[in-house]
Amino acid sequence: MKKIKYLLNEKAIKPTYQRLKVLDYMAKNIGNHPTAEMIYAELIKEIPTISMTTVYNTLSAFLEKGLINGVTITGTEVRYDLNVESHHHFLCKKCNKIIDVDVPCQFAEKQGKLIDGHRIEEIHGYFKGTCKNCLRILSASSR
Amino acid sequence: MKKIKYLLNEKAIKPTYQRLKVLDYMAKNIGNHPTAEMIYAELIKEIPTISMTTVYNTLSAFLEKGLINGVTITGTEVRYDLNVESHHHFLCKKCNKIIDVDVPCQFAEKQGKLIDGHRIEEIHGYFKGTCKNCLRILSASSR
DNA sequence: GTTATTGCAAAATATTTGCATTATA
DNA sequence: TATAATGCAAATATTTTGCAATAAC
Repeated sequence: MKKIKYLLNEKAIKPTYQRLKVLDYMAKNIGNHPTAEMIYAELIKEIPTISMTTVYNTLSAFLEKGLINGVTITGTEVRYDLNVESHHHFLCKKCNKIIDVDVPCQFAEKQGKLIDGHRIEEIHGYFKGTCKNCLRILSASSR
Repeated sequence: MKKIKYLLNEKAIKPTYQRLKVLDYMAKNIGNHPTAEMIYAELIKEIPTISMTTVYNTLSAFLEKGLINGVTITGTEVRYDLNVESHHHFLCKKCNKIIDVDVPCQFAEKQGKLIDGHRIEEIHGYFKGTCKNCLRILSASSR
């Protein structure tokens, strides 16, 4: 929890109880890419008064300061990611999990530069398909 | 309009009046990446009885048959694209336009293969930033 | 004590569903 | 005529907003 507080101070975000808890959840579930709803559902167990508004306010503040990233793959919801280093994602169409994939980013050097005259500020790449685990379940049930 | 009908027949999609009009709109606005709402707003001028339901039904049918692609970048809406050849996109954070960018697709050869054990079915890449046109406006207003 | 944050209620936005009506082959 | 598509109304899902109560420094 010390480190959590430090992360907030570092980004000049006032460390309220709710913010600490949201960030703590993100840190403990790194690689999970939760939705606002998923964060809320978990935190309400510990903080019965927390609201969706606060979760959204908090995530917006974190996004603004670059503490987290918003991952938009599904088209109907934003998933959040504490890992802000540029990396690619995989969305499983079966189980809806988002998984980090370890492939090199081709366009990393374009950051801040122009492509076709447009100034590049963010570079995103993602795959969709069937994840390792769902493939295993599929092959087991077909046997 | 002949070509539009042919495209639907080819994909075994019954060519109703509404579907023809939606596809015609997509063809005439290629590169525009409209939302369902944008398509509806345009078509209602010509077809006063058309409904959002039909627009969504139609787009779903097109998506299913691989006639169009859904582009998910903004996180709160799906944009539609008649160009189904694998290509990358640029979203302007100022004007919200989506623009095709002409860069090579890095992972094209991974289509249908495995990465980290996950089966790759779709490969997506996109950039966010400020588009050529908005950059021009910005530099003009700062003078 | 002042200012920013929280959280409720309601609104806004995007999409989906149930179902009766209508159009298509 | 049988089947599939349309379109209205209502529901659902996600996110945002206004504002009074509360907490942080």
